[in-house]
Amino acid sequence: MARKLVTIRDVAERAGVSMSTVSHVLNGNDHHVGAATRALVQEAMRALNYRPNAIARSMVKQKTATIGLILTEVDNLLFTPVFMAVEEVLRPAGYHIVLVSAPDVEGEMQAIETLRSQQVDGFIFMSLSLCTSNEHLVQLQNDSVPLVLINRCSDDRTMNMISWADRDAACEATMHLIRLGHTRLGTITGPINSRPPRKSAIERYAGWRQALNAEGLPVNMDWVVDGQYSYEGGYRAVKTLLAQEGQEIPSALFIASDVMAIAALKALQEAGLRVPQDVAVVAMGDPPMAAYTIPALTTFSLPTQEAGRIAAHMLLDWLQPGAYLQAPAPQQITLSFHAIVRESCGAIQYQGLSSHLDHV
Amino acid sequence: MARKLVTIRDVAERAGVSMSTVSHVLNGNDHHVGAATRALVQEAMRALNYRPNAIARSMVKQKTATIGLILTEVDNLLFTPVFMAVEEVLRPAGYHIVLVSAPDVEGEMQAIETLRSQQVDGFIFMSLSLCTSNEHLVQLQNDSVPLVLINRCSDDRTMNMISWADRDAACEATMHLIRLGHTRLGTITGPINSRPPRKSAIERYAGWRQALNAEGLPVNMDWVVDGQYSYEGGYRAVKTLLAQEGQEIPSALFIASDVMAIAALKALQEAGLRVPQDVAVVAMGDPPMAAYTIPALTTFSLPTQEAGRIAAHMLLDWLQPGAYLQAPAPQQITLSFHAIVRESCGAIQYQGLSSHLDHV
DNA sequence: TTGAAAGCGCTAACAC
DNA sequence: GTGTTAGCGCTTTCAA
Repeated sequence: MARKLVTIRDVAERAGVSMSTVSHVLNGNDHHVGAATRALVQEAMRALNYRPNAIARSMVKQKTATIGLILTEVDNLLFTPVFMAVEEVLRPAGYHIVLVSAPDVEGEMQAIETLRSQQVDGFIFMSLSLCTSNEHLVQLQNDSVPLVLINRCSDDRTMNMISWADRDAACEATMHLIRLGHTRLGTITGPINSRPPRKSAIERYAGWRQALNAEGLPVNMDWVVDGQYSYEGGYRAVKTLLAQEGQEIPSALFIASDVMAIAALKALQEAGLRVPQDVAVVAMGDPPMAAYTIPALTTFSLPTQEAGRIAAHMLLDWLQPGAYLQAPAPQQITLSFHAIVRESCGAIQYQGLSSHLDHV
Repeated sequence: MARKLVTIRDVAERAGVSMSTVSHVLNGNDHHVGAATRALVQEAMRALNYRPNAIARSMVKQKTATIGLILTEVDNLLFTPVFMAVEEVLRPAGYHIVLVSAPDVEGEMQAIETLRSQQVDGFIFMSLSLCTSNEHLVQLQNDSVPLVLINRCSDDRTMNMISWADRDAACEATMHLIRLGHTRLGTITGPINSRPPRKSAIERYAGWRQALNAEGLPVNMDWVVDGQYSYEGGYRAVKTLLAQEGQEIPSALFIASDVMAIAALKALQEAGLRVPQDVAVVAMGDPPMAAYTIPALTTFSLPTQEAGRIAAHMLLDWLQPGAYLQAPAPQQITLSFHAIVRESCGAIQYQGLSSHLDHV
């Protein structure tokens, strides 16, 4: 930073008052200082171009007005809306956000360590669905460090946790297909067999099965293909599906992510299959581009901004003066989904979805 | 943060040594401390679960190992790769990144002010093409605060600046169309008339014109439509283009951003126009999904990760011990483009693009 | 209403 | 090699 810092002492000297007086006007302890002196001090601050040193203040106040946001992948369409929502809540409250990406537990532990060193006031962990050990988080919690988890695998009811209703959404998405008359259902899943496992991938797959079971429809494992949550994977998954010999192909596909769905649309088109006439497609997640794919994606979206907003508010509550020793009771919140009906499943022909149906 | 901090003094007491000895082992000044004492100290640190307080250290060292990344929109496909590249360079060097979004000059000034208060060691400003006053940045520079600008409007050769070759790329993209035999050329621009103006939008438009001029092709202003760099805008722009009465439509479109191009593809398809047979499309920017649009986008991409990487390295150079008083000579770097030829312009029928042609 | 002084946790001369 | 001490810039009792 700049070489020679202007300090509170310089201001005090220039104004002919003591450091503590300057400190008082700085912190708006107006009742502690006369109007005349205050004007004097403010004048001096201006003249010297004084800028308070937040680090020094943090040192004595024992807080930094900074929170750490740790996530597995910046490179995920869910990240942006969550971050924006978090910032929108935290910044007006005077907090800064240190953003760290940590793809695995080791990285997370390291991030925790350095950020605690930096004395951040709290953490938000957003594992974009990676399902790993939480011991290091429990440790944090035990040290009574304010933290909230978004989309994390854990049944630990002692932590603040925000989840999405992945299974319900997937089930409902599949039901949407079934209500449309489809009986030959396939799915392109996220990485359901990876290590560490992906919570959302597993849940969405489970939701798909649940719908089939509920309707007494058979599960054809040849029609379950892992698309790895990636463009490339989604594309390949369709190719795989279509390459199976002597097989009927599914008439409808539940695709566990928007990204895979976009790529699947491409592969389907290349194979000369029309969507939705030959194959209907329903996806999950609703990035801005989903309205502009060909055909536009019908998708079940998860409220990302809301997750960010709630996480930030939970943290703020915890950070509230007075909440230091007595943390607010931990909450587990599961956010519901929205059905966004567009083109990729064909015209909607039934009633009953209204409760979750957005006006698009 | 946690209530009762374990300090260097506690460690010293427990180990039966002085604070400075602890400090020495902490900072790896190995030659200053005997092996036996070191072991003792380390043992004590472990036993007490000591964690050094980076804030206290910052205070005396006058640096925080934190840099501020300020950007106009998180919500832009260019952001992610830039951020990842910056982090990849900065984190191994021990730096943290405070991320702040500031859509306008006012927000930027505020961000600067609070981050300077927080004593960040340097700044990266990434205006995703917003072209505004730079006085507040000049001020920073004058206070000899390390900073580097990415994609900023300025001819000020006293600052570190990384730009993309927007005009060249646009010109070359248009030339691509012309070489393919097109003579009826239209363009969907970014917000070229907005206030504050968008540098990249203006440059890309200029590049398009430049190509037409060079080839002696007429500029038809009915075929220049502002798409605002948004999905919705790109979609509308095509509708506008096609709604013009008694007009031929362009046989090829240079679309100034990937986002607009994706939406344009949709609008074109809805109008029953085939791409590339009826209308060829070339875009700029290459997000992952560009390979999966229908048809896949031929696009001229700007090296985003490289920009981030270079920016981070420039900052690091400046932050190098010894560079404090004598800042390294400011550099202006313009990064070139890559042609990514896919489907939206039809088959490539000429030679000569090889210098910029990526192997896709 | 204002000031003096004790620290917040750590580093860096400088003694020993 | 190890210890003493004086700050880094600020807040905050406690006196005046």
